[in-house]
Formats: sequence, structure tokens, C-alpha cells
Amino acid sequence: MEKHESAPLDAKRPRTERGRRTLRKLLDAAAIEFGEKGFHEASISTITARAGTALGSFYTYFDSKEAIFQALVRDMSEAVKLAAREALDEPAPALERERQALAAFLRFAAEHKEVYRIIDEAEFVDPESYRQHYETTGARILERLREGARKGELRGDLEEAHAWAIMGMNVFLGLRYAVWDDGAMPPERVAALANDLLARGIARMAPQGD
Amino acid sequence: MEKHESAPLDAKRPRTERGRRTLRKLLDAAAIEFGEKGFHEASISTITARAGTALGSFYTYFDSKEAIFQALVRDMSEAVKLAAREALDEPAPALERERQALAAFLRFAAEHKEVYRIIDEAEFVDPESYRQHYETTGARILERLREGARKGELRGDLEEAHAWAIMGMNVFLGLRYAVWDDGAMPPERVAALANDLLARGIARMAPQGD
DNA sequence: TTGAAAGGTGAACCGGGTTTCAAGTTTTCT
DNA sequence: AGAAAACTTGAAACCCGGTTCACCTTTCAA
Repeated sequence: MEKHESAPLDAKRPRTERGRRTLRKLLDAAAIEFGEKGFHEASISTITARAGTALGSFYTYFDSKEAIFQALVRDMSEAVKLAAREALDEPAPALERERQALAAFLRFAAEHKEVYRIIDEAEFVDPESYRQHYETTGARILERLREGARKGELRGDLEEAHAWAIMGMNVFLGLRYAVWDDGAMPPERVAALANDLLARGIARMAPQGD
Repeated sequence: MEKHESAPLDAKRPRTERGRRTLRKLLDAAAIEFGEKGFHEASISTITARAGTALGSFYTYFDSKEAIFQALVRDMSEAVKLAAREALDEPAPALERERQALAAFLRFAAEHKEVYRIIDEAEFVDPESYRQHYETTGARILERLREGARKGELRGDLEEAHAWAIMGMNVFLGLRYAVWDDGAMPPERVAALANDLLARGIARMAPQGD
């Protein structure tokens, strides 16, 4: 889980190198702890123990347990976005790009199951961040769909709801095949299958592309 | 939220009419309380207060806070299933049935937003029930797809992953348009749109049905 | 009618985890 | 070097809600 020098608006920013190291240790420890136990079972003292710092130090960087969770969610939301972005070939056809995005997401989810859990739990712990995560993710998908339409590769009537449908598809496939049953089906196969659904639909007598 | 005389294997079954009434009151109160505040913010004393019973009575029916949550999740899982089932015309074409199922689900979700929240939170509070809910839901969808294939209306190569893709689509559309922004788009329109995606895919030059 | 079983009651127990704090150590800046 | 700012420390204050329990009331069957 990369940090990317972003969010810590939440954290009381450290002013020295030592401080930055401690903050980082706390964030990393928290990712593991929250990922394993969930927000409520997780304890701050375990986080500081994992981080190798004193209990009291925690409050030098975060105002509360919620605060560090929020920092983590935003950080991870960013990480997911980057992982997907990096996997995209700019010039590829629209459908192909969706396939790449899903495959990258599945690989990422398998690699970082904690991220999945933490973002999901944000629905209850930090709804605002949760909403924001999915709204911006949906918006990015919609943007890609519109571009595909512009290029004449996709239907011209695609709207927000289509993006949400695709996002839901992706998330559930991630949960089932990357988080729960990693290895049941390789990410590439899942992505191909979903992409084919996107391309042709599920009706018999499918189209002949274009 | 209907009870349906099912689950309470969890609950210490009441033996009298009075007992059944109290159990019901607790379950209903808990649905509201958990729905509004989430598992951890919810308190048993508030639940009993809402139900109009004494704190101690709670433990006549449930062993713990987790126990009543679990009973609730299973009960609601059942309720969702029934709501979808009731909306299905047996003889309708496969795609049409998927549309009806989604529309029913969206109406149900808008009507009972607590259900949504509670089932979702089960991922963290009672993972076993959560898994079970989605596995059986997915299995039911797959069954319908297979039947559609048998009747020659759907592609013959549909598998579990397709069912999960559809389920994810439905769940996210429910979250976005029934729970969060009830009224942004009528369930029927969302369902039609998603169904059309399922039928034709999103590529340009769509098929001519069959 | 009557006693046992089922159900009801709420004060108090209890454990555990968050948060505070006053005192010590390290880093930075002049 | 010297002093202030940044950071560390961990014991203990504090809070809070789940759970227990001994006693009371209602229901039900013989």
C-alpha cells in the first residue's frame, strides 16, 4: 500500500523526518490491523504495538480511531485508482480498455485483500469517503464510456447508470474471484468473460461486433 | 419485514403467544436500530426501549448482540428472496424475468433501506451469513440463466461468473438509485436500462435480437 | 385451583478500549 | 551551545455498553 504524500490533511502533519517515519509506520500497521480484524475489533494499542511506538504517540498524528481509518480509506481509494490507471493503454479500443481495467483491478484486489475490506467497511465507519470513492470511480468509468462512444466504438446512449452497472459487476467479481476464492479462476479469464458479456450481452444469436 | 417462522434456531424459541409477540417486537426494533445506526453504534438498551420491553428480556430470546443481528440477516435474506420471487411471471422469457427481478429488487430496496444496510454490514459482523446470502442469490440467478439457455433464449455458455456479474450490477444499481438517491430514476427505468445492457451489450452496432 | 414453567424486570457488575496527560527525549534552528 | 519545537512515553482516568442475576408476574395444563 503506497502512501503518495497526499491525504494527511486528516493527520496532524509531521514536521520532521522522524515524524514522517512514525506516521508511515502507523498507517501501515493500521492497514494490516483493520484489514484483519475490521474497524471495531481493531484496537489502537495493537496498532501502535505493531508500529513499534507508544500508545500515546498515536494521538500526535490522529485525533481518533475514526481519523486514521478515514486517512487510510482515502489513501487506498487513491491506490486503487492508480493501479487501474497504470494498466490502461491509452490508445487501445474502448472495450479493450475496460477489460484491462477489470483485470488490473482483480489482480490488485487479490494482492491487497485488506484494501477491499477497508473500503467496504467505510460504508459504515466513514460513509462520506465511501460515497466519494464510488462516485469518483463511477465517474471515471463513465468518462471512458463516453470517449468510446465519441470514437464510435460504443453505443451513444450510455449514461451514469451504465457505469454503475459495470462498476458493480467488477466489484462483485473481485469479491468472489479475487478476495474470497483467489485462484478459482485467473483474473484474465474472469475479465475476459465479463468483457464478453459487456460486448455482446447474454442473449443468444449475438451480434457480430462491428 | 416479514418473519416467516423460519430462522429462530438462533433465538431461544418462545413457547407462548406472549413470547412470540415480544420476540417479534425485538426483531422489528432491532431492524430499525441497526438500520439507522449500524451494528456497533446500536445498543441493546435502545432496542429494548424501542420494543417497549426491559433490558433483561432481551436475553430471554437472544444470547448476544451478534445473535440477534444474525437472526435479522437471515430473516432479511429470506425476505429479499421472496420479494424477487413474487415478482416473477413463471412463463415469461428469460430476459424479461431478469428485468422483473431487478425492478422488484429496486422497489424493495427503496422501501426497506435498512435491509440493504444490514445485509451489507453482515460482511463484517456475520461473514458466514453474508456469504451465504450472496452465494444462494447468485445460485438462483444462475439457475434462471441456465433455464433461459435451455429454452434457447440465452447463450449456452453462461456460468457462475455471469450470475455474479449480474448480481453485482443489480446490487450497485440498488445502492445508487434506490438507497442513496431514491427518486433520481424510477426503478422501472433503471431496470430497463440494465436489462438492455444485458441483452445487447454496450458495443455499437447492436444485435437484432434473435 | 394451583404450582410449575415461561416470561419480565432493571440495578449493578464488568471488562476493555479510547483518550488524556505530565514528564522525558530528540531534533531543529539560530 | 542553548533553547524552543517536535516528538515520545505509558500509566491511569474515563466511558460505555453488553451481560448477569435474583426476584417478580403471567400463562397454562392438570
